[in-house]
Amino acid sequence: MVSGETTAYVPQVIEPKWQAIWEERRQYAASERSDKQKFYLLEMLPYPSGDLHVGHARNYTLGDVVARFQRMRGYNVLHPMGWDAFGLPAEVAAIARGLHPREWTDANIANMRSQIRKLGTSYDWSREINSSAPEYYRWTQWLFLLMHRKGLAYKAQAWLNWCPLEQTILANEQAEGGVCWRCGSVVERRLLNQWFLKITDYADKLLEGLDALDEWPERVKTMQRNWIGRSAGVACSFPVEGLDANIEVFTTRIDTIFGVTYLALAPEHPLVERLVDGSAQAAPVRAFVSALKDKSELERASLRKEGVFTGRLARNPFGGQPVPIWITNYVLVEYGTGAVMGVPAHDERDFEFARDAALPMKPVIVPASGDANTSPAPVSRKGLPETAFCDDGILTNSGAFSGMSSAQAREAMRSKLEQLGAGRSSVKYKLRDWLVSRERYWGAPIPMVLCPNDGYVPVPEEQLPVLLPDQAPISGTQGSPLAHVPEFMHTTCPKCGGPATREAETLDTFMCSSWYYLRYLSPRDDGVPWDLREAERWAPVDHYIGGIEHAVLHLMYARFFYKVLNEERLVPGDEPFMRLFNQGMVLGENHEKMSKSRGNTIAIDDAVATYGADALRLFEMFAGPPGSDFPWSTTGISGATRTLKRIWRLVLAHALDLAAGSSTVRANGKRLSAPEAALRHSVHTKIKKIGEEIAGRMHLNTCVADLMTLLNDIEAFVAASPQEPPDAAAAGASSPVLEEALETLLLLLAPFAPHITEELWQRTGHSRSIHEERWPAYDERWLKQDLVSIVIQVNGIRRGAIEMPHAADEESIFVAAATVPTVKAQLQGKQVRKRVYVKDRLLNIVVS
RNA sequence: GCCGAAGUGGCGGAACUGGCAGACGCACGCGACUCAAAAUCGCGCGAGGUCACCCCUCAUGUGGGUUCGAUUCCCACCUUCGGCACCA
Repeated sequence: MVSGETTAYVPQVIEPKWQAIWEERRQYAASERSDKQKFYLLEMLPYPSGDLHVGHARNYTLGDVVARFQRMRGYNVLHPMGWDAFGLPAEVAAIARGLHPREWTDANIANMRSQIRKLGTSYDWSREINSSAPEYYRWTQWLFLLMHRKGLAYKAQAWLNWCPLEQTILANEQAEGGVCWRCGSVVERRLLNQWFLKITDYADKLLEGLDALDEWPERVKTMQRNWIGRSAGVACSFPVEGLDANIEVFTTRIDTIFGVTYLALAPEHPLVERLVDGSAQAAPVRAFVSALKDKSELERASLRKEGVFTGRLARNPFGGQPVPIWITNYVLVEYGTGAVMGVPAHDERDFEFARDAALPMKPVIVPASGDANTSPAPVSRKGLPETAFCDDGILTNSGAFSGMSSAQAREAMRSKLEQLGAGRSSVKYKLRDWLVSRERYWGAPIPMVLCPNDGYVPVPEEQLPVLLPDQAPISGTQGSPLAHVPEFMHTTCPKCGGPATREAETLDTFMCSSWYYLRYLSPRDDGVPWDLREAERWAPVDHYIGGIEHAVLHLMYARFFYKVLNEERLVPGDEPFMRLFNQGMVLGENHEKMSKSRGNTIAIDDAVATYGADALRLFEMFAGPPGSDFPWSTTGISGATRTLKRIWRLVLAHALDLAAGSSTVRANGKRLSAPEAALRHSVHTKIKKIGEEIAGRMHLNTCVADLMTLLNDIEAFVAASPQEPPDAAAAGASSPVLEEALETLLLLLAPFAPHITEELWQRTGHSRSIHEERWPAYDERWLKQDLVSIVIQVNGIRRGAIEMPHAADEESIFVAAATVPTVKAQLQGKQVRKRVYVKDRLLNIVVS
């Protein structure tokens, strides 16, 4: 259909039409055989919660622009989509509405898939995955068994985070700051026997790996570093008097050990009972411990620091002074050894506690003389320090170590402790092992069997998947629903063949999402989780787009998985995501967060129906840089629509010329007119800028601005051209430069507005899809202009500008500048002291 | 409290390495077209002075500094938003 007729731009007609055609052609499938370079582009796997709003549309459009751009640049692009389909909200919905979790989940997926398609996204839908399908979770279970085989999965009793609202246990990462990551409830502490993955074995690798991720945002790396929380120090033993026991403490400040005036133990420290059993202190200590038992981490943190004396003394390994042992509310059992040496003179927390408990303080560090940054702690009238001095300094009152610097003393004391057999170097992490079992229904069953004879036995691989039974009583309050399904629970031991029971818990859904990017590589393979050759071809992900909320959740778990898989030689390299991009949010029109509860969400369907996908996409890319938030704006999107309508009319007005194919002869030697040269300059600078921006910094808002500028330039060129003769419909009547500009405009716009550009490309006589065309190349010659505008400053203030030939010499610019009246006026009666010239840009004349 | 990011017209934002501050768009005003409206097109649009014109002064959170020249670099402060918060 080649026609000069100006039909109306109706996105509601052309968008569904092209979406159907692309789908029919399977146009966006990644090719399995290709000598093109690969590009693996991925957006974080969405949870199928129901409706998508324009904030999600922004995220998917961002990825789609990059995918389409990279295809045009000649890459073999893998751009898949799938569903993180297991998870608690499905169970909540099941309880609330009487729907089966699968029903609820599948309905949401169908709805969201249709919404995402309506945006015109170029996913390879043939690779779609669903983590709740047995064909998928079979491999999640397989990976659990792999971890188990490597000794990385174990069951143990530990203090865990319990969300009282959701009635579930949470991994530490999922209870950051003492609150549930999903619902925000303050978590409680429970002592439970559960499955863990030994992510702590990989703490150093996870930490070191961050250094190589130079295309990750610094803040994400900082958050992971803080979460891992590596701390190098010394573990040091204090023998308990009158008891055959030692109390081991961990400290990074062994140099302050002569300042120890007490030992502080966590209430849950295993030695507490032995210390007080049979003594008069037993009653008060037990009362103190039981009062704290149910207090959450968050509650404890807000308490005034308190403690109770055990009546026991320990001996300082240096010098042998007796040290009272206290039970306190500020020492965490989970970290280090659950016991600390109290040095009130040099630690804020110990100071706070000791001041209130009236325990002595013994300063043993003084600021190094000449260190201007530190000063000794002020001393009160009673001679007690008023604050703790926590910096490094010079040791005093420290026996043979007095006079050493803190750093020297740490080294000397460590080696002395080693000689005495009372201590050694030690590294501790804030990171704890990943709790992966959940007493919930809607997840992958843990593939383990408990046999009375053989203990826990892994389900043999060939028996996978351990199918989730269709029906189980989901109450949310009675422990694992699977435990109430006898036909699921009763099984035989894979080892001895005797009767045994299955593990009733399911796996944390973060396990499903820790490896999904590999399943996309061979999504229908039922012999392996992924084909090794496919992994060699595609992994790692080149460009990963997702929200900052997963900085230490999904992103750290996935890195952990990948490192384990790398050891097994199942993946190339040891980091899964080379470049990470965190997109910003779309806020409500009044700058508030867009959320269902506020009722200010704008659904993708509605926005597409009203404005069209292309206008929605263009506006969302234009409204601000993709890493920042911006407010939704109904008038703003009308600007995008206007732009698209202008392009529609402009291109159709020249459709016949374009269809005549004069573009093939456009690179003729004919000398261009000044307006033609200016237009071509504009075209080629836009090609360069937009391409570099998408591949680099990704400030796509400036790309859209550049496209609008190009449109303005073309329109101005057309308006300034002599009226075409009445028979202008004759093909080839317009300037080749204009035709090049129009085609380039469409090509550059194609990743942003795929439907309108496809329609116009076809209407201007092209048979191939615009999305299969090559990204235009720019010509260096046209980036330069013959005449350049040079700003003239006097003493750094702009006083005019002159047009000069490109690369003119400074002297002639100065001479020309001096004749500009406003410059001349400023130079009047002054002495020129200096000239600063920036080539082709600016001349600053400095006068006295 | 600690760490990080950011403060630019009425609004969203641009200026990527120190070189014309406010690109591009929205809103608004005036005009054209129209019986009229919508749509569309043209012009204007930081503040103040002068206002016929050119032009001048001020202006990128505040105050200093470096520089011929600072939205950009340095110091201090204010505000906002994130993250962490007894991790010994």
